[in-house]
Amino acid sequence: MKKTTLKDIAKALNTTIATVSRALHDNPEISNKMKNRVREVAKLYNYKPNSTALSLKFQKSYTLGVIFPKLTHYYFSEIITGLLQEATKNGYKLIIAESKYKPEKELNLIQEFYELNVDGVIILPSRKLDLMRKRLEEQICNDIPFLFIDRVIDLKTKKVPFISSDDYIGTKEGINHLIKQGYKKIAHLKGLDTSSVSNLRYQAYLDILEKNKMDIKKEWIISCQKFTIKEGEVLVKQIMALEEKPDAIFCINDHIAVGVIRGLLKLDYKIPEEVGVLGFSNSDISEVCTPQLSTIHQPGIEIGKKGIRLILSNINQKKDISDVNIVLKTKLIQRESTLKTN
Amino acid sequence: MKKTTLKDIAKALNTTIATVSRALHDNPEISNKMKNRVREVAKLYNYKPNSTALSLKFQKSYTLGVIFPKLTHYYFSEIITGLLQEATKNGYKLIIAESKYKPEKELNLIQEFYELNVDGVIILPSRKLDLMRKRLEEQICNDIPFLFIDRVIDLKTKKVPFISSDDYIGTKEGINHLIKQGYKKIAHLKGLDTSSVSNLRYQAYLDILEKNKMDIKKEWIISCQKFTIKEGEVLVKQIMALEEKPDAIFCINDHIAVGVIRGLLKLDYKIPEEVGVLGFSNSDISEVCTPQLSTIHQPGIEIGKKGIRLILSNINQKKDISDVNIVLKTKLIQRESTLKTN
DNA sequence: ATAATTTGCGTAAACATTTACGGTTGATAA
DNA sequence: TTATCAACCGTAAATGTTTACGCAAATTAT
Repeated sequence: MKKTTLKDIAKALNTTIATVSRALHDNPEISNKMKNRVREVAKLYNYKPNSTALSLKFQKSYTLGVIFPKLTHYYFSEIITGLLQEATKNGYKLIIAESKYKPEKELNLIQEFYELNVDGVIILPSRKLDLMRKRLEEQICNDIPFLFIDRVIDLKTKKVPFISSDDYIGTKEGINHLIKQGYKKIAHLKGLDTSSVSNLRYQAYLDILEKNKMDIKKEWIISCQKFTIKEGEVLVKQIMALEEKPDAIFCINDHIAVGVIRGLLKLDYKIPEEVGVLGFSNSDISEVCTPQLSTIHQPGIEIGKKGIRLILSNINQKKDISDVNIVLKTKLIQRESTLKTN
Repeated sequence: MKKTTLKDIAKALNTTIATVSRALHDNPEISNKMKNRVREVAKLYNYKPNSTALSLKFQKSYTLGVIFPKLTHYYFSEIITGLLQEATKNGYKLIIAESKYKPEKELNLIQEFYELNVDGVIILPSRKLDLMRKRLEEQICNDIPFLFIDRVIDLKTKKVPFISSDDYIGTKEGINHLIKQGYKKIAHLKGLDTSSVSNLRYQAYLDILEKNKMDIKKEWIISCQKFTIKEGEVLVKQIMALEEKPDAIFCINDHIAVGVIRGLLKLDYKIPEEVGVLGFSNSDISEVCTPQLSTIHQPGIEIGKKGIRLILSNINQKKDISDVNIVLKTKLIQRESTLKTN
C-alpha cells in the first residue's frame, strides 16, 4: 500500500504529472473536464501531496525546533504547551530536544536543527549563558530565525529577540506584598549569577529593600545550586541557625520554597505567622504543599503562544524582530504561606 | 549565505555531483586524489548533506510522531522524556502533538503524522478508547509502525503493540500494603470504564479484597470524571458522609489523592491514623503534599525508552511486534499517608 | 601487439513536486 | 485565406541526493 503520487494519477489518466498538478491547483490553463477527471481519481486513490517533496521544492519545512533544559519541569512544559498550541494553529510542527542544562548540548542542538532545515529555532536556555555567548557570537545562527525564551542573552555582534515574564516587576510586587504583610527581615535564596532572570529578581529584591530602607544582610542572601526541594530544606536550616534570623524568605523558585517550608516546619516555625515564604513561578506543587505557597505566576502558556507569533512574523512576513523584547506581566498569587490572619 | 550543496562542490572542482557524492562516501571507484580534493572543498564550504533530500530519496525521515493528551501532566512528561532520550540516542527526532484528551483529535493527528511521512507513530491515548477503536479498525494504520503506550486497545482486525506499567500487580501490592497496615475498609475512587488502566486497577482492587474476604461496598466505589485535586476533595466528602465510612482510600491517581487528603484534613480526620490514602503514579506532587502521599511509582522514563527500542526494532529490523505487550514493574512508594506509626 | 580487464569518472534516472516555456489545435479576425 | 490568438496540455528544469549503467583511458594478460 504505497502512497499515491501525482505520477500514479497521471498514469491512470494517460496524461502527465504537470497536468495533474495543475488540475489539482485549479490552474486556469486546464479544462474543466480534465480537472474533474483528475479530482475524481485523486479522491479515489486518496491522494495527499508529499510533504517531504514540498519541503525540498520550496525550501521550507513548516517545522520549528525547540530546545529546553528539562521537560518534567512544570514551567517549561507550560511554555512548550503554549508553543505547541499556537504552532499547530498556524500549520507548523514542533520538533523537540532536551539540553539537560548543558550549554554545549544547546549549541550542538542549534547546529543539528539548522542542518535539519527547520524554519526557526526557539530556545529556552539553561542558566549558564556565558558559555553559550562565546560560541554564539561566531556561529552561523545569522541564517536562521531565532528566539530566546525566558532568559536573555546579549551578544555584541548581533541582537537576538526574546520573550519572557517580567521578573523585575513580578519580584517587586512579591516583595511589596511581604512588606505590606508586616515582614521586616526578608532573606533571599537566589539563583546563579550567570542567569539573567535570577539577576533580575535579585536586583529587584535589593532595590525594593533599599527603597524601603530595610536591612540587607549578606548572610540572608544565599545562592542555590541544585534548585531542588532538598536544597531549600538544607539552606533554610543554614539561615535559621544565624544569630539574626529573617522573618520572611523570598525563594528563587517554588521547589526551593517548598523545601524552605519543609525545613521551617521541622524547626517548628509557624508559617506564615513567624516566617513568611514566597516562591516564584506558580508551578503545580505550589498549590499542593501545606501551607499553600504564595508565589509569582509566570504566564507560561501565553509566553509560548506569543513566542510563536513573534518568530512566525519573522519567518513569514520577514519582519525584523532582532531587537524585539517582549516582557509579559506576572501575577502575584497570595496563598497561605504569606497571608497572616491577624 | 545559502547552504552548500553537492552541486557547489562539483562546480568548484569542475566535476559532477555524482563524483562528489561518491568521494564523500569513500566509494572505491574514486581516486584518492579526487577524494582529497573533494573533502578539502567540502570542509572549506562546510558541507552538510541536506536531510530533506535524503528523506525524499530514501523515503525515510528518521522522525517519530508522538501524540499525548497533555504535556503538563507529570507522568506523560516523564514518558516523553524517556522517548526523547532514547530516540535521540538512535538518531531519531520526535515531533509532538497534543490531543487534549479528545479521541477525534487523536485520529486526526495519526492521519496528519502519516501524511508527514514520519517513520512511526507513538500514541499515549486518552481515556476514551471506544471511540477510537471504531475508526482505527478501518483506518490506514496498517501502513505505518505503531505503538500504544500506557493504555491498551484491542482491535478485531489487527493487533497493536503496547507498553505500559503493570497496573494490576502495582495495585495489588498497594492494596496489600494497606491491608498489612491494618486498614480493613478500603474505598476506591476509580477511573472511567473506558480506560483499560482504570479497569485493571479496579479489577485488582476487587480481586485482592475478595481474596482477603473483605467487605466490598458499592458506596465506597466512585468513578472520577475530571481527575483534579478539586474533584478528589469533593468526592471524599461524599464518601465520609456515608453511614459506614471507610478507613482507607485507594485513588486512581495522585491528583485525586491529594484532593482526598485535603478533604479529609478539612473534616479533621487524622492521616494515616484514622484514614489511609494511597495514590497512583508517584508524580511530583505526591512528595510535596502533607502528609506525603504513599503511591505506586510508574517507571515513565523506562517505558519511554523501551517503547522507542520496540518501535525501532519494527522500523529498522522489520521485526513483527504486533503482538508484543510489554508490561513494566511498578514500585510501591511508602510515605506518610499510609504509614501508621503505632 | 592485441585482447581483456581494471580504474576513474560522467550520464541519467529516481524520489515527488512545481512551474517557466514551448507547442499543437481550434476559433476568430483581417 | 491566412495571420492572430486563445485554450489546453506536454517537456523539461529545478529542489538535493544516491546509484545503476556506460564509457574512455590505463593497465594487465596472452
